[in-house]
Amino acid sequence: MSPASPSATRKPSARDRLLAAADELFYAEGVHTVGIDRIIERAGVAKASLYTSFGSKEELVRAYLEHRHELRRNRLLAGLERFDNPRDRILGVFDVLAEVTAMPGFRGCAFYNASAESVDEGGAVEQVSTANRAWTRGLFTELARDAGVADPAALAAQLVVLYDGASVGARMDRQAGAAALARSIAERLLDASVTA
Amino acid sequence: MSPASPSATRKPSARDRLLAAADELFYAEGVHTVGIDRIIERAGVAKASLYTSFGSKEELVRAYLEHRHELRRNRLLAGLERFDNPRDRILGVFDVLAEVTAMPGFRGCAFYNASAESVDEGGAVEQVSTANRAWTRGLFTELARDAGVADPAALAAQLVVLYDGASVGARMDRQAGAAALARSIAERLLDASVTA
DNA sequence: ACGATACCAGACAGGTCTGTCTAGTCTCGG
DNA sequence: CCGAGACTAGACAGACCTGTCTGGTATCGT
Repeated sequence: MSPASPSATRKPSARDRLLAAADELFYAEGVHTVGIDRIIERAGVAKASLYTSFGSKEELVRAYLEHRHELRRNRLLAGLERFDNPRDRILGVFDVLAEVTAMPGFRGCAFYNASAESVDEGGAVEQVSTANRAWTRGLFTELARDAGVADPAALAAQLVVLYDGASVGARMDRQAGAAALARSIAERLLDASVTA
Repeated sequence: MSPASPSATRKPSARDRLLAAADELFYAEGVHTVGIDRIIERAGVAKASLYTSFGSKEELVRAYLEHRHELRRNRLLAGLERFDNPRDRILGVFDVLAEVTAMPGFRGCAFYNASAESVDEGGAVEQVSTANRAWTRGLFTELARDAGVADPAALAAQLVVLYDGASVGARMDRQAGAAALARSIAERLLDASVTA
């Protein structure tokens, strides 16, 4: 009844294989560079299946980014469960970022990368990217409120700057230290916010 | 003898018009999206002139990024002349960034954008981007040293995180406040560095 | 005046892109 | 056993891509 999760040990559906292939190739080489043919070849899927499943390349890109967003959300929330107080959870966001940026295939923020290639404003890429960024800002705001900060939204905006900077730095300088650096700055901001 | 600067009031050379057109189109729409035909059409130049001047599209992209780097360097150094002490010059970098990100056509960091589209490691894009980032880090290091900071390189690394974060935020959130935010954080880091 | 140089206009080759379409295969519920 | 739905394989159209090449024009230094 529920085709979303076959719960069987069989081969994944064409749609799932397509999404997995798109995830690897789009992230590693860019949305524009990777053509349909490469994706269906890696997925072992017919071209018609792609177009019946997603309708167009842009919709496949949207699905790819939504999948990335969900993965990121899950990884972040799971990583934050280790900590038992709000302050450590805020800093934990940067710990998770440090782990992610240190992974072998790391190539920066999927949303920013896709956005840099995207032409039209208001398209699928911008929509999902905006939602992703809003979620991050919301997470920081919530954590800041839990920590008893006077102005949670203001601190969240600062933390987003640090988060973005660490992500870019790790990508461009090919060196994962940026996240730890951002974490230490965040620590300082946190101390200033709670004492003030 | 010197074809680089005709110093005449005549029409700019084909090379210069090409570079100007590439600068506008590449930055506004992305390196991959914009084809050769669009560029030569806007420049009012024959295709052969492009290939005798630059040799390939990749070399045109390199020239575009080098041009951007020089522009950025000049704008930054000129903007910093307003200030007469090292501390204000450091913060002045963020003032200039605020001006740039508030400009109508701002679409993020040209080097990061090109890098997100670039496939091959070690190509022209990566070379110029690395040089550009090294220059920025060097500028911050030098300014921090002038300000009498104990560990100029460490402060510079932190400032780069803030700079990157502000640039990304201004691009993705379509709102220029990120630079001012980064500036205020930089101010706090500076105070901590000089008093320590 | 003349040759070199810079330049323009555009055809062309060979490849790749997205998206459509035909035709056949496999699997499974009833 | 049969019919529906999911799937595969691949040809095809039409557009666009980079890069080459031919041929003609204008401007310059000498």
